Amino acid sequence: MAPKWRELADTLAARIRSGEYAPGQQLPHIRELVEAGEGSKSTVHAAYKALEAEGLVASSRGHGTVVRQQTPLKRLGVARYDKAKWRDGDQVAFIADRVATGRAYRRGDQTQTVSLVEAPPAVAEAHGLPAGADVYARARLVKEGDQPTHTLTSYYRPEHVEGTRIVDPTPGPAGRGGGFRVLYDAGYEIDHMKEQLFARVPTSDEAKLLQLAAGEWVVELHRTTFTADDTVVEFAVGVHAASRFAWEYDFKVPDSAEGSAQ
Amino acid sequence: MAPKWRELADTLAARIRSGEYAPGQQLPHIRELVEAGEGSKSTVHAAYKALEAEGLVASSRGHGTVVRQQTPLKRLGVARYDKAKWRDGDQVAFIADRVATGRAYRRGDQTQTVSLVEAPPAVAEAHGLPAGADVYARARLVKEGDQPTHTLTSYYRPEHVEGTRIVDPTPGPAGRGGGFRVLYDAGYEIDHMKEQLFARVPTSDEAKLLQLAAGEWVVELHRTTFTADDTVVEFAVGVHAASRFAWEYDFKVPDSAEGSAQ
DNA sequence: TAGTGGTCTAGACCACTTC
DNA sequence: AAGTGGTCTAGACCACTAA
Repeated sequence: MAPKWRELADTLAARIRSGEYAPGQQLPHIRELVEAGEGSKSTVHAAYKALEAEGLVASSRGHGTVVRQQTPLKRLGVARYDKAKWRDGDQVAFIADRVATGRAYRRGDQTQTVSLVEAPPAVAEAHGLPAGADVYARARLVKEGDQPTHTLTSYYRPEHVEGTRIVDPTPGPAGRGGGFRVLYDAGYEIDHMKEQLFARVPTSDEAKLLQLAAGEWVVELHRTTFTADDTVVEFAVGVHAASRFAWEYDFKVPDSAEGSAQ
Repeated sequence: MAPKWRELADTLAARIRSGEYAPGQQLPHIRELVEAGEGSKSTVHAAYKALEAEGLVASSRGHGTVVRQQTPLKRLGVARYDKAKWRDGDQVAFIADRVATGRAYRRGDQTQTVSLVEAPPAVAEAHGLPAGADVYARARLVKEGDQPTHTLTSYYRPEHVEGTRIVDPTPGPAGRGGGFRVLYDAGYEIDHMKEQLFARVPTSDEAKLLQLAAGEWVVELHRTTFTADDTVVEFAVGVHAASRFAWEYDFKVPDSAEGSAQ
């Protein structure tokens, strides 16, 4: 026998999934369900909290509890890094991605700060630097309108970027073509990448910054960018609201018995 | 001012992270903290529930609340599909991966059931079949010892696998070399793959099956496997406990202005 | 000011484990 | 039987929003 709050949450969840409660619609107020005999206020509240943790509803004081719209997953494929976009055109990779997915870009959708910091361990390792070496950190918070979608912090070796637009702390993408274009102009053409992904519980700062739903996880992405001679020119850490993104990769099945392959 | 239960949870979390409460160690009993003036039973319980949702502790009736061991992330790279492993040797891809990561494989670490089912929409789409067409589904639950790690369900077109060991409903890997070897022997050598990943809230069935911590998310992996002539020979869906895995991909930066690239 | 969700208490009782 | 975490209640009070 499931607890009472679990049963109540399940029946409400079923009604939401069936469309009986549509996205944006108000759920019954807690006190209404109490009077309807669904349990005490704490019990009904526990059910609502569970629904919130499951991402189905959003509650706020004074307003009430409404069914959340399920924003479609944003699909991220490697095509978002296409050289043609940032080398030949004047788009920034992530803006090109917006265009492809039919979303508008507005000024202010990206904020950034640039600073010289001591490399955290993962950064030092990726760049092959000793612990504590100085690197430039370019931290962005990317939004779509009012909704923050992810943070992205790029780390560069000073000798690669000093004197370039990357180090210019103006908000917005790093000028025409973005960071990859700046590296290209400086003689570092990016060639291949490694991406690592894992999910984790957000810190409370991240939960606020990304406006995460209660209980929502984040996906952390580590991107290492190499030139053709295997020099690491950028190591970036992204933190994404887990419910808003999907990643896609294509690759050949490796065959270590053959000559090389990638 | 954060709520009392949040403050209590934060101080306990800090003590756990600092090592003051070591993995495996018991946290103070709820009633002890009540007597110590940390609040009522409900308040302390709310704090413990938050710690559980954050993956730091595990509670069970009769036992108490203990600090969870943080099992290291299992890293999944494309090398786990190396042809040399399943074609030339007699290993199964995932067992080879265990060896590489120093974990033992025991019989019973994988159970499977095979059945002919109507293709769910995503499966039909991946295989290019009409909705509702029949496909073979091979569902596995993979464990490491007592701990389930993920489910993996492969879908095959009947004409590719009928009469092979894949359709033989014996528990354990599909004979010597596993599913890819069987396809290889049947004349379908796998060549390239597409993997899609996204995170979501588990169903209650999945939470039980994978023994997920309260509030833990899952990562769903969709793998489409192609032969060299782009025939889809396998579409697989994996459901992984989000806290236990990391994925890694290497790729060339695409250049649509060039001849081809992958 | 009225109405919403959120917190907190004190205590009863339940479910499960261990002795 | 004793001790653990989990559920539930009734009610007081707080924090926030809107009119």
